[in-house]
Amino acid sequence: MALTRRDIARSGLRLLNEVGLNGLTLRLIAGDLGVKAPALYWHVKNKQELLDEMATQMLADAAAERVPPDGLDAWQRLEYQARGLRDTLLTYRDGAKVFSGTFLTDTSLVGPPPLQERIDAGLDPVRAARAHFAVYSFVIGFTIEEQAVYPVRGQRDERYGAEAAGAAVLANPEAGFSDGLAIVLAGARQWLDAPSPQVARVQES
Amino acid sequence: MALTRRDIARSGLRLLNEVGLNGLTLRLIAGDLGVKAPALYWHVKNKQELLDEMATQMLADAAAERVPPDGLDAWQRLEYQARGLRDTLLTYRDGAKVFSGTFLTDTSLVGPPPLQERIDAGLDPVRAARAHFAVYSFVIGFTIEEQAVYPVRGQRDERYGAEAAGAAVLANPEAGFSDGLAIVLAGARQWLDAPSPQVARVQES
DNA sequence: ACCACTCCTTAACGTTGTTAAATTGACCTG
DNA sequence: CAGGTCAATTTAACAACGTTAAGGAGTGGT
Repeated sequence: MALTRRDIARSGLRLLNEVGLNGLTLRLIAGDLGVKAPALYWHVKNKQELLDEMATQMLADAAAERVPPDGLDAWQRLEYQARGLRDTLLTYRDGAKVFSGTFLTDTSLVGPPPLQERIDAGLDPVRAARAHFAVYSFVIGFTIEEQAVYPVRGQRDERYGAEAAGAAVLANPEAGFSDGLAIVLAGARQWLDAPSPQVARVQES
Repeated sequence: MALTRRDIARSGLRLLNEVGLNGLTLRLIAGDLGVKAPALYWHVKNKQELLDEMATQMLADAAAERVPPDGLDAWQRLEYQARGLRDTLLTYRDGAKVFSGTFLTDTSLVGPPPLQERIDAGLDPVRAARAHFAVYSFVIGFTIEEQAVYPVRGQRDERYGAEAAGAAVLANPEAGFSDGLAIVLAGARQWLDAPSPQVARVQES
């Protein structure tokens, strides 16, 4: 039974939780699949492509089992999607780091933009995309910092002291994320309704 | 003349722009300093500690030459600081990635929180920290994605197609960042004034 | 003259990503 | 049934990496 890219990606994701991104080697994955390392190169061009595939697989798994409930409006779906993304990233050790460094191999997985109906109603698509991307950026950034402090959920990294920048927030990541998300969503809602930016431009270049 | 940690970090930062994070090896840095690789281990415990030092140095340099102008209110200083952080990260290839993966060795560099005066006026410090961290997370997340597309400023990565998630936004990163920042800042301002979150909690765990 | 300490070199180790070439096995064709 | 084609994997090897151990050069103090 021949190997597939997905088999390799899935093995990589499972091992990621055991050894972390630094410990994830091709020989380890190959061994897990009962095969020698160079065999992987038949299915994958190099390690980066494997990581891309892992990121894609990660998103695909999450999207499959996390269908948004019916009856949500655009903003609720956006919030649901943002929380789902964080949950997905937190499922794997270094998940956010793996995800942020990769090019998705299948973009159909992100699903239809939650603001689609508002675009149909006349909203500028570029504007909608920027609001969407702001939420997305926040989730990525927050989760990367979160996973730097908690490599696996609930276990604090020993190196991280109480003096660091985000310490006060990451002492309670759930609340910090909820509040941050509320901020970004409130801002997006307000910004999409207002014709021009609300905040003075202080700096130019 | 003996080497210092800062010398090494500075050499690392300069070389980072030439070879990127993947190409940055200890032997390369050592050679740049006219020294052999193991010499670095006298000043630095391991490579991760070097990267931490680089991130700290990066922030220190930026803070030194980017003092906020007088007469700004809290929100303007927050915006100024956010733009400055992105500019700093964009100064170095893979700057955001280096920065996000490290523990700062000197936290005095981030400076006093821009919302300090509002805290003095009675604002809950945890609330202020969360708003601040939301902005910070957005900047980190945005810039990481931005640098995945533009490894060096203005040069687009060839692998990145037009179909990907943030393509529409990152076609014009400056505008995308400005709008995203406006969104987060508007949301933070509104959220800090309102006693409770404005957006319905859709999901629990 | 000796010691102690700082800073760096030489040599080496195990591991990593990756490539080249040989090998197996299955399936199709004559 | 013999031969060939092609997919999938192994064996062997490479250069490069982070890191460690041991030793040597220089400086200063006593």
